[in-house]
Amino acid sequence: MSRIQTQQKILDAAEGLFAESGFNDTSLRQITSQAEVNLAAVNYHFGSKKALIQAVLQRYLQIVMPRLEQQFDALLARQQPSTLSEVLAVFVQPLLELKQVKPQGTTLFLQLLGRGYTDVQGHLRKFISHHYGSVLNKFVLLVQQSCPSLSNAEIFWRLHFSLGTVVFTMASSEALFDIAAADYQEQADIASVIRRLLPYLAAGIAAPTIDSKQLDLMAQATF
Amino acid sequence: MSRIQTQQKILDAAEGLFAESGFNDTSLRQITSQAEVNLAAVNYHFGSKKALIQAVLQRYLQIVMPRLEQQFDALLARQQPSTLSEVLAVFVQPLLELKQVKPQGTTLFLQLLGRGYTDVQGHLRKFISHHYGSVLNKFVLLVQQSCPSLSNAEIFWRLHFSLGTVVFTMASSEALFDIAAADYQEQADIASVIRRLLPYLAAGIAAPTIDSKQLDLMAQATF
DNA sequence: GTACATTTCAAACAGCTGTTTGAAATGGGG
DNA sequence: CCCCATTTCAAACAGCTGTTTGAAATGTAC
Repeated sequence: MSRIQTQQKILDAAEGLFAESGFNDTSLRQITSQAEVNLAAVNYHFGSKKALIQAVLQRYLQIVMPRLEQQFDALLARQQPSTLSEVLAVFVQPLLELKQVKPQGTTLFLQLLGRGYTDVQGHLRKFISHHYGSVLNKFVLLVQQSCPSLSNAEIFWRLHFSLGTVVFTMASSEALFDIAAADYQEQADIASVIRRLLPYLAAGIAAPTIDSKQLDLMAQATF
Repeated sequence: MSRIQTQQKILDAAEGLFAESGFNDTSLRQITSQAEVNLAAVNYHFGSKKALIQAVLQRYLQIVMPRLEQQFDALLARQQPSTLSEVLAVFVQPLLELKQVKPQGTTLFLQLLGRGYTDVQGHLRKFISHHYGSVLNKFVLLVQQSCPSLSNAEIFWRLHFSLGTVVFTMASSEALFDIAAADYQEQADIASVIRRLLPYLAAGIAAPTIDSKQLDLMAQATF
């Protein structure tokens, strides 16, 4: 069997299992048996499980990231600063284009991203910021320009809050879809979740800052 | 050695290791060797690792949850509906009171909560909603009253978005503290993060809803 | 068709996991 | 002091993990 066929069979099986059960809870034996290849094939073709995880994500990252970067560049080239909603909306198209690669592409990628940030601490974080740090910096710059009243530290925290929202939602998206469908009779696909996410994130990031005295009063108001 | 001494030594060692490395990546041998007790002690006193995890969380939940419930009840007893900020601010006091139990109590509990939702899928989620579902329902009711313009489905999604923010932030709080201290020279303790979180969450949950046509236009604006 | 490189395969490896066992030690009450 | 329940302990258990090995099979170029 040709090299690339085996590699692809492994990648296809791995991404599905990883998205569903996480990286830690998916064994190489599950992957290789579903891919119908020998157990040793993973180490032969990818070197290690860690490298396989990165390869699974790279398939999507190398498509999404250049598209994102060109969108960021377009906004940065403008004369007047963009609004925060515009900056966030830039993610929609590149993400939904992953459906052309594979029908479930968008969902898989976002679930994998979620797993990557929650499962193994740090490991994937470093991989992404090392390979695509410059792209992410452009995004942060755009956010800073769109919210000139916020300090850099405030933006740092709020972007990580937002990362948490996205990552957690995507990692548990399957369970949330089920609950939403059962309790609220709504069609829940990845596109509709993204639609719900953007206003939430935009409002959170651009929220008015509250000084601590005001907050302490609020916290004690109910006593 | 008396029963309760051994149990407490195990719980103390376990909560620290769990908070730092997560439930899956902390072995019983690490716990028992740090607690200076025999390996079999965990299974003897708690039955299983799963039960130990629940016991670790129960120590804090049984303190926080009744306090939260009485705060919720106080708000529900009012004549006029509370504001969303008031409802969220109610969490501050009960959480910070955990510092009296143990200096690091608040941080530990929130980190454990974060780990619980990200590590093992579902398992802890069910445990909490089974034991404290009625308390959480009161919270959801308060949010609904404070945001009458939002549909229940919208509130469902936005509360889960918020859960993601909290859980993710707390699970990776140690790393975030380090970055914030290094890059922005700011004292980052758990109380200051909570202070930063509340305005973000309040704004996100109460964000104006956007109809999908409007959003599609935004997404295509940069082409 | 022979020679060489690539790929597959079954098997074993070393290491870790949570749990169980049965004997030894310790505890407190009669 | 003895009895009995509780607790500790070292050891082994069965099962899983990622990785390595060396031989067999396959592919490819001459």
